[in-house]
Amino acid sequence: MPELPDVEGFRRVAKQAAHRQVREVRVHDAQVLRGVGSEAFQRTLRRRYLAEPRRHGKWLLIGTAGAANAPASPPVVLLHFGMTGNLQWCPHDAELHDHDRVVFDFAAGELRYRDMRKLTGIHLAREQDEVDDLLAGLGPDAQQIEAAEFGERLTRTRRRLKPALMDQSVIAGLGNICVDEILWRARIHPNRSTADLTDDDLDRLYREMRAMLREAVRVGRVPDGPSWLTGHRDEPDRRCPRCSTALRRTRIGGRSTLWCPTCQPD
DNA sequence: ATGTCTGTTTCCTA
DNA sequence: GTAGGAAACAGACA
Repeated sequence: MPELPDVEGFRRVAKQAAHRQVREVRVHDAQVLRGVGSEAFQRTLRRRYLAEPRRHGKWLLIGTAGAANAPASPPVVLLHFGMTGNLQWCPHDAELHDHDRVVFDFAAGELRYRDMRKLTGIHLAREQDEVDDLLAGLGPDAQQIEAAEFGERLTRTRRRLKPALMDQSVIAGLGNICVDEILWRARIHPNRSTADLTDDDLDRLYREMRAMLREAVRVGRVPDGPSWLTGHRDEPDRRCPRCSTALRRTRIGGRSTLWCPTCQPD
């Protein structure tokens, strides 16, 4: 699930905890902690205040601030949600979910990192350099990138369009669902070569990406209403919301891909 | 029961 | 360089 719009939704969840003091951190499954042990993670965060959460691509970054003798560069929590992760703001008496892996406890409530499959997890950066290292491989955020750079980065390498759009080092934030939606709206076949894209193709791609993200971010996920391709993904008789052609489902770049053979000619 | 599928990422080989 | 497969993981489904 979690692509840019979902993580943007999690960012709003995390805002509930901003400027609050961590009373304690409960680690129910240390496996999701990456590159840091339970003890160190808990010790580092206990009694610190969380900052306003930020997002880059599919990463959620939560800075911290200490009350006194704050280090010049305070620790930052970096969360990735893999395929099934999410963030919940719960009252203390809400029953613990089977997949609640880490719980941040505040006087006002709890922030819970919930994830069924533990494909990715939570990192702790002790200083800004470590944040930079973790995000070093990412391209510009899909919501921030400007048209010129979008075109330049996308066409920098010659490859199939869909895997290029999903490549986090090219642009950060788009996943399988977002990309299918963008390509369908821009009327471009997912298998087209980046090298063959016209300026007009690139212009449409950029504008449809922006429009799709704006709407999806508003609701905190890619909408699945009838006018969205996503809404028809799992229907038995999938038809294009625009032209009613039977949708095709194939595999591109190892990922399940939904597209309309009429709107998106090869 | 066994195999296949799934919104991610990374690592390996061709 | 890019493409393809496998792995990490857990569950649903045929």
